[in-house]
Amino acid sequence: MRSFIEQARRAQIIGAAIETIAEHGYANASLARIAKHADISKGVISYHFAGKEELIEQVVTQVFSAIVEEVAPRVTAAPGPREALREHIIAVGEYVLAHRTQLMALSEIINGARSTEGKPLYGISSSEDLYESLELYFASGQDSGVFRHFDRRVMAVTLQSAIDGAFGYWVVHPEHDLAAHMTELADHIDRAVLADPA
Amino acid sequence: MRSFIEQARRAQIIGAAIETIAEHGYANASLARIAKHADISKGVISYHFAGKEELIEQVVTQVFSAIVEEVAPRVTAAPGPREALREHIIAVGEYVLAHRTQLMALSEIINGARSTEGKPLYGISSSEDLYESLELYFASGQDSGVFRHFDRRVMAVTLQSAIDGAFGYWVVHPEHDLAAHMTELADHIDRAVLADPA
Amino acid sequence: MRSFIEQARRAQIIGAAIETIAEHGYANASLARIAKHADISKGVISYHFAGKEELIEQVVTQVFSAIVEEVAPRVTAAPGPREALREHIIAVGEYVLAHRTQLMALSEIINGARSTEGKPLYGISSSEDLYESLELYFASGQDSGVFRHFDRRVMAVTLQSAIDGAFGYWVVHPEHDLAAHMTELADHIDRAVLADPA
Amino acid sequence: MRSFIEQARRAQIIGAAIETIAEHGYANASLARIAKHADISKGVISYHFAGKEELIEQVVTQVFSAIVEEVAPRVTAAPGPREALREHIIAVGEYVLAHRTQLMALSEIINGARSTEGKPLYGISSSEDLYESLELYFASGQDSGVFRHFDRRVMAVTLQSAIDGAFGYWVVHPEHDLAAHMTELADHIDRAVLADPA
DNA sequence: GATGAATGAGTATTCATTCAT
DNA sequence: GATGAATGAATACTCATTCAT
Repeated sequence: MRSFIEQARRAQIIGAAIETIAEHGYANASLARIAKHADISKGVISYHFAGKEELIEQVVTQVFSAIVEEVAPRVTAAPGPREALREHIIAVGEYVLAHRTQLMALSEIINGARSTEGKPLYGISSSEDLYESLELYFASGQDSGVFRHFDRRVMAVTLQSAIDGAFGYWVVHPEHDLAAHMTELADHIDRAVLADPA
Repeated sequence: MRSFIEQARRAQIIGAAIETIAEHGYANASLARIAKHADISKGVISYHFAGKEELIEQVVTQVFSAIVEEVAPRVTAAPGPREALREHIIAVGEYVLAHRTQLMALSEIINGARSTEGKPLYGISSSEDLYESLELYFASGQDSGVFRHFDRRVMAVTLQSAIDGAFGYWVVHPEHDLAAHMTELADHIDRAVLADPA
Repeated sequence: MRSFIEQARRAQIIGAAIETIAEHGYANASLARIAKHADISKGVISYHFAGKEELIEQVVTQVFSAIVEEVAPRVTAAPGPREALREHIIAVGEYVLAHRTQLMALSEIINGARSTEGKPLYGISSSEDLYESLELYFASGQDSGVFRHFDRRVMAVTLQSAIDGAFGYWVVHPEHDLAAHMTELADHIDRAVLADPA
Repeated sequence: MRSFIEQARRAQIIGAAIETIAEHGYANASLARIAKHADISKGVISYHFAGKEELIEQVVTQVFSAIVEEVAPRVTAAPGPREALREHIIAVGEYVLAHRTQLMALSEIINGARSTEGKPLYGISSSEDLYESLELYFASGQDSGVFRHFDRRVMAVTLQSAIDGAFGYWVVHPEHDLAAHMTELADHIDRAVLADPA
């Protein structure tokens, strides 16, 4: 059981890590820079986290679960798979809009963090859960005849990539209307999954 | 004018860089490791390239132009925008299948290489050309009434992301049938862009 | 605010730098050599100083201000410009005799330290203050009629060069009587500046 | 016996070395840079000179003997030691004015070139000849009673330093009137050496 | 005679981690 | 709990020299 002050320190450090990574990129986010940003000594990080790996892992889990926490209930509340799919896209878009820094950090980590042998630590391999949950909507829609037949994994990868890509584009072009982009994307996916009219 | 042996060495080093980056990731691809992989002294790289930046730049341009060289003619040969779009997706998929290592290296560089201030060197911002060329198909199809009206930039970003995502998924899951994936993706896009029947 | 131990380490490193530079010359005084001389790890220097530049800068300011601190009061105490001039030469000579290593290091730095483009970092251009202070004596002596009319900048450059030269000769020929040299030099300068008898 | 073409090549390389050293400083004058400046391959230098040391040595000898060649006859032609001394100063000044680059290179080498152990290669220790020749004038003047009694070595060091200092100042301040400076310096030295009137 | 290629030791600097206080 | 200090390996890059062609 962690003490309260311990938890507060960890939260503070995680927050500083997020901001530092978002601003300078994963490769340039040394512990020294994160510590400086948090206005604490370098040693504090080592004291509260087993190593850099654990800190990064905490950042990922925290950001990731925050998204799920917000998006999941909205999707669940949708009346059917078609609406759920649309809601998923829109909800993620809104979350991203409101938490740019966190998502930038997450994105940085996902394609920057590597094991000592060079393998991605949080890459696509760790998105299995995500794909599976998307596939549930697809299956449900296909079973009820609303969606046409298609490979669910391919669609899941396509959708997830398109969402990531929208975010990535918006980060580089902040004037881009992300909400409208997501609405358009929802339309495209809708057309791609919908069963042909009899 | 570069001597023949000079060109050969540069090609060898570029090849070694591609393999090293693909295997160990961009961040772990130090000049020392690349040199070791090529079984040459570290200094040779410095001798033939102005710096790491130039080497990476050469890798990017080489891989990138090789793709364009193969894909472009096939797309151009398509009878109409709808076929061109499908051909683009299929052709890229086939190229990627045949040149996994090169594309992995390219992907690594694109989301790993940063300027000293942490900004991506070859990121989305440099994909503008790519987006614009995709938009040309879309515009052509829309003008002829084959494609429905949609935001061309959003569709370009979506398609490109979906292609990248397919590749990324296949890298992690080499048993995944990439060719089939691309065919499916082509179908999805086809449905997303096609004009509604009168 | 620097901690005590921090100050001590910095002083130790500065001391090691002075000795290393004096012994091996500026060009051969790498951080590695300085660290070895101080019997510490290379990283310690980087930890306590922003870079080599800052270390060298500290050496220069420290040695330089130590000289001024000792020489200035003695000169100020002189009854007139003629005596002040003599006292300046004698006092510098005595200081140099007692701090050979430090002065050798200073001299090494002054004509060894270069910017990346090759321009001296602490060269003659930064001696402006020194020349101006010498010119004040000359002006004072000329105004009171003790000194004859001469170009004050030329005399300042000449005097400073002669002092530097005496030091340089003594470094190479340690058996040379530097004190006597300085007394002679004071006589020469005295003759050079004195007004002709009526 | 060196062939004509061999001599020409050596002269070309020496010239390039002089210009490179004068422009970029001794420390930044790598063989690569010198070769580039001469528009020849790096290997050529190694072919014609045993090593960097020999090249530098040749530069020093060449520049140095060129000065002596010009100055010596003018001094020898002077009617007496007093005039010879003045002529020495003026002649050196004029030579320096007309051969700035060569002298800058010489100066760079004198206080930049070091043996592997860090000892100066062309420093004061190698000026013994120069001092001795100056001392001859002084002795001659003292013997004839024109000059007062003073330590000849101290005076030689002083004069030589003052000349070097004038040059160094002029390099940094090219608008400085070097000729006038030398005339003033000649006056100062004259006063310093002259016997007191009976 | 001349060249371009290659080497290996050397440069300053950065960094995650460890540890005594 | 927290800190500043220290480490040692790793980074890209430079350079004088050697050598086969």
